[in-house]
Amino acid sequence: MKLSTKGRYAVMAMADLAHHSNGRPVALAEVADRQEISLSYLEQLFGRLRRGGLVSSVRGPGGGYMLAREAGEMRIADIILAVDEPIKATRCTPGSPTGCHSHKGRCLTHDLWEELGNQIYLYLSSVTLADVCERRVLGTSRMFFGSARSERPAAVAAS
Amino acid sequence: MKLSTKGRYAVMAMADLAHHSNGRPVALAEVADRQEISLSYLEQLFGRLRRGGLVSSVRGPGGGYMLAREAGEMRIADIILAVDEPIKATRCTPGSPTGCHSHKGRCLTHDLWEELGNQIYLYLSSVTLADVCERRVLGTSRMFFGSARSERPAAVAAS
DNA sequence: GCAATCCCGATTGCGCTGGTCGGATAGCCG
DNA sequence: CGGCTATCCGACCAGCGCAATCGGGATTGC
Repeated sequence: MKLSTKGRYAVMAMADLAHHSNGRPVALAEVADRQEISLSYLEQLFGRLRRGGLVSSVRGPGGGYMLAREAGEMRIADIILAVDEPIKATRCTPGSPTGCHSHKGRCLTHDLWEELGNQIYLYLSSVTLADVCERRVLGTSRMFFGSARSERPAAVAAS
Repeated sequence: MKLSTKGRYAVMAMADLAHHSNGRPVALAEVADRQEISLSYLEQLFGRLRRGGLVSSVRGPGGGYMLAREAGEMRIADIILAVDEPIKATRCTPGSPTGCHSHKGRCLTHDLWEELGNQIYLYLSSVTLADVCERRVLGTSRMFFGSARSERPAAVAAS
């Protein structure tokens, strides 16, 4: 799972779609305008979303894109995976010559990054597009990692 | 919180330090050799780690770096924050002209990324360097996001 | 047929990251 | 002192991936 603005844009656009589509297809130009994303770039993203089966398209005048499923059935993780192709894991490809620097199989930190990837994936899988649209995202955490100190978490960003 | 290979290298190096230091300072050259990271690059990273108070340095022959605290008291999140400066959040700086595209205050997805950041931070705060050294990282998740479907999570990567 | 709209490949500008180089400073050992 | 080892530090660089653009083509409603 890769976290970049590409994925963010895709989620923003999908949220916009879910929000403004009343059964009718929505033209990308509208979305581009509302979300302030360049049209051509959106076209790129929606090409992938369509090929991933997340949206369906209607061509010609009055056409546009529609969600392929209910917003409540659309997980954020799916959207990101559709536009941000998986990319090779950390660098630890077991078997490869440079993978995890030769000796001793996996490096010490391998498990850590793997598990972190799982955490991120699980979280993004637990949130649906409907959740985002209705601002039902906060308050899901806490109390699980009870031991965490009370410091200020910085927001996430990907380069 | 930014996830890049810089942070990964830092954690690898710190783990190496925790593992091979028996009260004595460890020279960077050793770490560079074992972890296959370029020495000059490590110097850069340890400069930040030292300024962040995570390691202490001893100069001169026989010198090197030592952990400033117990490995069990060193949280992974601290290490990453020390080397990967926080960077501006998502792009949504409330009050800024371009922040979260003008109208309506925060954009719909703002809360999502914020909460994702919290999730990542909480996880990385719940793991200490000692955990990593003794491979005590797996099995902490599951059962919380019980609803997640059984798909293959891809490993995390940052550009 | 015309305009709206999706579709698609090729290309580009640019920031960021990982990495290098050269040199300064500090401590140890003859 | 004068060299040796090591940390320290700032400037510099090169490649790459991402965000974004462009030009053109296919479809369909009116």
